[in-house]
Amino acid sequence: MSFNLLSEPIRRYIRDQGWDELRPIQNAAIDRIITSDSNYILASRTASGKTEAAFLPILTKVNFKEPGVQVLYISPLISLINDQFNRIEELCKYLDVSVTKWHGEANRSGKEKLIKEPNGIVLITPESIEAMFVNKTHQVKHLFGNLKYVVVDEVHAFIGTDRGIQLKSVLSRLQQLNQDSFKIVGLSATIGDYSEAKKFTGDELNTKVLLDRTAKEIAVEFRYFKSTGDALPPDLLDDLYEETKDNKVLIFPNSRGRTEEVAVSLKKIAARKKGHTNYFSHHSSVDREVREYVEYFAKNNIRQNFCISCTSTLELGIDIGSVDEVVQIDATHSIASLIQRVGRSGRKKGQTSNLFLYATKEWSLIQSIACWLLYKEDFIEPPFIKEKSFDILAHQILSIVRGSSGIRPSSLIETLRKNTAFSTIEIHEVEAIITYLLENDWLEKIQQDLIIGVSGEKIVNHRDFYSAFKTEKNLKVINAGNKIGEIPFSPQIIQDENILLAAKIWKIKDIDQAAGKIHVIPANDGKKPMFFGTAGMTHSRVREKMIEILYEKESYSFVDNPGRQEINSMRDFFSSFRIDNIRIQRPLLVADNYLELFTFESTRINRTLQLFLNIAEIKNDLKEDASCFRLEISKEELFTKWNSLLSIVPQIDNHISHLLETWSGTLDRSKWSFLLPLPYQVELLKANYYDIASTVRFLETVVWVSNSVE
DNA sequence: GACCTGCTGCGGGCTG
Repeated sequence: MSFNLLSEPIRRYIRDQGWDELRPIQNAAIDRIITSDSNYILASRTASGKTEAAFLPILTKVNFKEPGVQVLYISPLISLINDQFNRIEELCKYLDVSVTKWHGEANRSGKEKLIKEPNGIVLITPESIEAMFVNKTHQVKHLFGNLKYVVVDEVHAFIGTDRGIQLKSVLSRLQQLNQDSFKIVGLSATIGDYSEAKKFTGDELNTKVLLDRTAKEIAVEFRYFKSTGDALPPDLLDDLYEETKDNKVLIFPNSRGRTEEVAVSLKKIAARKKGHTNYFSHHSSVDREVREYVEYFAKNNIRQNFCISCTSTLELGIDIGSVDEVVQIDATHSIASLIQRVGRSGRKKGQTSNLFLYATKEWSLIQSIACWLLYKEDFIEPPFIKEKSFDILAHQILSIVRGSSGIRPSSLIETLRKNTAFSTIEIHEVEAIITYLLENDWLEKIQQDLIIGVSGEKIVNHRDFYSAFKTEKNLKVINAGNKIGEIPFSPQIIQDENILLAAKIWKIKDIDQAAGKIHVIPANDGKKPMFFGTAGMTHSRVREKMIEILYEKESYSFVDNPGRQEINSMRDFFSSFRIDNIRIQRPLLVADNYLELFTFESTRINRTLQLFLNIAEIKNDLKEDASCFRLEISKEELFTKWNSLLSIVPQIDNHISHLLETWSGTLDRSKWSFLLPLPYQVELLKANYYDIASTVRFLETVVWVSNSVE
């Protein structure tokens, strides 16, 4: 019995909580963590008690009498740290172990006290660890040189991201400070592939996955309201209102602008029909305090119903209490994201989750169904892995050099060689990057030692140095001295124009560009705000499922009549292409003066194909939602040129270099890639932005089937 | 035609 393995104070805690039993993941974790010295990844759905699954055994096992911080908890969000602090502190009261929050918004006195006497548990963000390595280099060892366990929350949010590589590197640097290596316990949602999660600990062979697959019953309903313009159809909003008015609901409309449109529209309908008034919007551009109020309301108002229109801000583990219903408007870009969102409803034991899916465009309807069917087949797209993160390596070089008071090149290279985040990068590549950093004065050599160069000082001494991701510059929106949120500067931002923000309508009264502020007053009618973002990435398997749907006869009982009619008419259209092998055949629409190529391939393949077409000077227009290229050439011309596209491949580096040197503004470059020599920037783009190998395979195997009578 | 995330150290002013 795992309960009996726990120390007496922990058992008392469990009894006081009134839990009649431990969850499966908790039982498994308690047994394994207490009786072995492996690293673990605990994977199960939201609200299945993962935090306790890690902390109950760790608190039993670790001797907190030793000097130094014993347990480090790392989270991607400050709000999650604040949430977890209360739970962990409550638990630690039974043990006389102190818990310290350490993040950018945590108070200074707590940090100072910890430096004086490092002990207990610290809750921290990856960026704060980075900042500590840079600014408190000599205290890091004193604080974190005797760690026993590191708990990483929401591991799935780090995997496959630059931020994740940075965390991996920082964990490896911490490991190098510890005489006896600490163990890592990662907490994760259920994901498509655990091998990368295991690599996260830096010791894949000694990392085990404890997986709780118990899924919730999900009641799903698809509704189709075809939208003709930019705004959501009024009958969709009426339907959505009726469906949500007597429940606690989260609505995910996919973009910040649309989030505001939904919140304000529903609020207006509610006012007309005398319904409740608890309509909110929650996304990154809504002021933090306003968002905290919304979270507080959702968590603490047991009686009142509410409706929060939100983006992925409410996808991660922040506790917002019980939700009855989740609404998704148009397709999610990934199945992983769909699962996270659905998981927010029916959190209480025994409750089913309710999902409503509204589609407004035909391709979005097909993609939504594809995601749902793949979810039912237990498919979750594997994370996209970056093989060699040269950019994060360059950043970490600056961080390590900054944290030293001069370091020998050989010793720097040795440190990096031991860093598990960069194990795929060769020594000569590390040397080439160091040389480039020296050439640009980001590093400097004084006698034998490397130090930060004159240009490097500007980068390293800036607040923005600690993170791996870029952020946009925004204007603060202020009403009567209160900050409501932030929006980017756009043509829409002019005096007397009305905008939506934080589920309210505002009139712009004054724009102070220099101070970066807009003053607003309440108004009655307005437009949704404009935000800028980069397009999402759809996985090949989703596109494959979409073509499957179009070439089969299945009628989906979970889709309403208008939706089924739309599917039928799309199937009619695609039946004019005689396709009998959807693995390799693709529809080619031949019209009088243009062609349409339906690739049904991933975003990265389409992007690469577009690059090839551009290089071959074939004018093209890509409609990514339909995965369709429109070309203004004849079929004969296309077939003549098609094979020559492959001959571009050997020259691709030159073409991409050229792009980087000329209209590089349009390419999605990472924050720190500017620290790299050009060929390394090309490598990064080839590996992360494009997908050359899969595109070559596609070019070689695709058989175009046209609709023309021949 | 997406979405999200974090941050030092110092000095000045204010509050209790």
